Amino acid sequence: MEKEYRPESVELKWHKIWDQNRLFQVEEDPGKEKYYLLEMFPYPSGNIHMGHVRNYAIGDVVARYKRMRGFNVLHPMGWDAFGMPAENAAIAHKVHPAEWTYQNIDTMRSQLKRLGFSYDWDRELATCAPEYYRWEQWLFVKMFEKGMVYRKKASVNWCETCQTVLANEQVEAGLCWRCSEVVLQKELPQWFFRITDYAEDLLEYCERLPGWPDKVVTMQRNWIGKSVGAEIHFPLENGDGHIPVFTTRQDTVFGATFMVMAPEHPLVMQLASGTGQEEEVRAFVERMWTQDKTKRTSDDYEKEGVFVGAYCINPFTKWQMPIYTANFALMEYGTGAVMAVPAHDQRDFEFARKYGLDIVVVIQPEGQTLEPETMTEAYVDEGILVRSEPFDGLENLKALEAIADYLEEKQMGKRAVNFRLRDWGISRQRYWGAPIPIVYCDKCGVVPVPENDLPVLLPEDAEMLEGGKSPLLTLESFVKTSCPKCGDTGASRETDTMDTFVESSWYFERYCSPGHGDGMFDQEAVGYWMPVDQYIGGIEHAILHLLYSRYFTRVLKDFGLVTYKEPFTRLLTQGMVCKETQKCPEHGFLYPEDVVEQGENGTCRECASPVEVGRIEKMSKSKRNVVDPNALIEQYGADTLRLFCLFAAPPERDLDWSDQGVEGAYRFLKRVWRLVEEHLADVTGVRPFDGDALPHGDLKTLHRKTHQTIKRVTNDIDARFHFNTAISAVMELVNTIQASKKEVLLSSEGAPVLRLALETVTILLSPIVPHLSQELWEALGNPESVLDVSWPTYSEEALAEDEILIVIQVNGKVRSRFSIAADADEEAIKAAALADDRVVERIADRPLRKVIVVQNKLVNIVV
RNA sequence: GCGAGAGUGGCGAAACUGGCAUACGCACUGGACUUAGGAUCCAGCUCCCCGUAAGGGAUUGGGGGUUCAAAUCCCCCCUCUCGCACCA
Repeated sequence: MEKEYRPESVELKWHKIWDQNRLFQVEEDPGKEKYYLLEMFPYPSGNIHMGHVRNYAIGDVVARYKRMRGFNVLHPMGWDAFGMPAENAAIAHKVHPAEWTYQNIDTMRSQLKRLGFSYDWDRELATCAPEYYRWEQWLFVKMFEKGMVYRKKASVNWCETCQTVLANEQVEAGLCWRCSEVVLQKELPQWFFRITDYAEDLLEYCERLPGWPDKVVTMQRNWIGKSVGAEIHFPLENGDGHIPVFTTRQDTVFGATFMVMAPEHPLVMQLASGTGQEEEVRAFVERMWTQDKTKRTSDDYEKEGVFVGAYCINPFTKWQMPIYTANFALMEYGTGAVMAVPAHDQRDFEFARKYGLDIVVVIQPEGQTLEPETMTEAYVDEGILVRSEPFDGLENLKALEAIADYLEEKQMGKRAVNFRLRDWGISRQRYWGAPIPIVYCDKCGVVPVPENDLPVLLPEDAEMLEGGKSPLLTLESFVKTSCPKCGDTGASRETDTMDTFVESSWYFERYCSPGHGDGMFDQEAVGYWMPVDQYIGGIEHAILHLLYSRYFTRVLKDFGLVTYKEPFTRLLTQGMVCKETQKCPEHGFLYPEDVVEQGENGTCRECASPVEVGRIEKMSKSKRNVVDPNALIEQYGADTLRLFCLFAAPPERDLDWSDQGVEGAYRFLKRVWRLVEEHLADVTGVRPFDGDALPHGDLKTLHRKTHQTIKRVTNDIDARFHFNTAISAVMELVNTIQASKKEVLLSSEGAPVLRLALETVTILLSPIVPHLSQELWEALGNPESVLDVSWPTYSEEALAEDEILIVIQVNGKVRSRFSIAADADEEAIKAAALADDRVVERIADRPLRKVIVVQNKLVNIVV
């Protein structure tokens, strides 16, 4: 063993040995309990960043720990390899996206290997490989046959910069989630997955995900957005059918005085034609169409609309209701038409006031009489129905039911449930994705590509076009094809590719049998490994990826391919890695090297303005506050980096980066190294303490600390995933060893206790800093890999204290403390407490009111 | 606006079921070893006040409550972060 800790040589040495012995490769073993640990796979963007390091360090601790607990652990890694950055880079650097992607994969794989993560690299996959995406195409065809996908011309979210359609989930506050450009609406034929068919089930199972953070479950529940209400039919005045309306407030239907339709509603122009309102309506609709949707739908935006020139009839009151089209009605929600009840809906109220429409109160709060003339806002709370014969006098909550019954009875409508969730639009007008396996034939129409013709290969000879327009559109060798049904040679291929979230919706199943050539996966392997026991990744995927994956799993179940509905039993969403930013008023965010003199007095190198520091933000290139893992690995080694990421904060919380903290982590590892190195000669050939009789005195204290540490670390890792406290527990043990007197440790009685303590430190740290632990383990003379050592256990006997420190409180304030034999009974403790000098002094001659004794902890004396 | 989470020393944080608040680390201060130290080791380190000292007082965003006992439970308020947001 070297005297100095030199991380690089230690780490590279063990990588080689682990690799040669194929220590991380696993197979199904029905005799062993499985544990599937999965971290969200990365997009191969170029280099591993600190967020990856944190994510995968957390995962690796759990994987290694579970393995030491005897589980058969599946811990795979792969690449979410399709996507737009590859294309954009390709355009910018004139390389093919495939080349760019595979190069990045090579770089990032070696970085992950350098960090010593225990992945079974034999299972590595990249979603851009035809042997991967062919099965996705296969499933698409199956779903097509079953009507689970459909094509529809739809108004879709369009990002001009990215030249593609975005799913609703990819629009954040009206901006593209990737480039933050304003999202426009565009009419295009699109492919959709019928995720809404599963809305109810996805929602219901939100209750059955106890291993998921509440936050994520709540977000999913809100996203699915179930509303229970009724659909009511409002007949058109001209007798030309009716307008269906969805409402959750059918109890207010007697107060519906007008109707509002979304500008996109197909009936709007139809109703307006020939009424004299046509021109005005057209102008309004067109203005809405081109208007930026965020603005139009933002909360503080003023409500506006126009009368379409037609009327419908309130089926309950028989009133004539003018029909308006207005900016606040949304085509995507409900039926795109709203019955407006101005007295009891704030939006309708504002609209009615603006356009002078009737306001009729139909719900009166108890002990109050609302008058439309004096109301300043809508009354939306509970009350009693009025002007609603035959429902007058009913509480409105009861009226909801009564009116729903009445609707169904009279066939004026029905009970209805509406979801906020939309079908998943998966068409992307980009090149670097899995082609949608569809052919369009003049005679046969839309024809799926037969199984035998799969995969539809993404052609590699495509030239990337400026502006990101898909080259597939004009690539004749791709587009021109023959119809699989009738053989007609004039057929053409679908040129859209699939949303990359489709690939990430089933990769975890593919890992179970990554080379499987006869289907999406080997069902037996999936039966053994799935579901994922622990999934770890960023909170940013709380809705998108996790909801899609839950949906996809249900589809697979309906095809009989899997037996479960929920793919991820437990979920851990780790926090972001953040760091202080430095900002110049002139030049914006600055790199640390562009700031003269760090800290409060920093100035900009360019313009010498004082630099604003202090805002801690998520590490990002644009904020110029990233820290490169590579540089740190080079300086301190992988173990230090891993240790810091785990020690600085509990996993679910954001981590504030601290260069000094990294230094501290390194210092600790050096101390551990030295500790073992210094005592190596003393414990060589000594067996770790396992005697029946416990050691005495100082040795007993150390021995107890060893067992306490095992208990704490085990609990922290296993039950709580609190690696930061696990590490501090080991630090305490190290401190205790160091503080123990040398002459005690080195007695013949002491050496085995010392050895046990040193080995315990080594083993407990091994999931966290595997290289260092492995090296120390070997130096201590243990031949086997630290990976396969069983996790240590503690004994209650060793934990037991001879004496217990009892705290004495007087009136709830700590006044004194004393030690007493651990087996002392309540009376003895009470007597000892009351006899304590300082207590006696405190109490003086005041009478005792009460004495509370908490066994093993404290005595509270109330006077 | 609705929903979720959080607020503890100079900083990251700990306190698991109500029972010694501030473990562990960072920064800082003093000392030792040293040609030197940015290496290492030892000691100190919540705040304020009174006191030479022993000791005492206050303190978990603010206010109130329950309790022998509250960072922890209940009520009101403030601040921050995240998600959704004209959802009929």
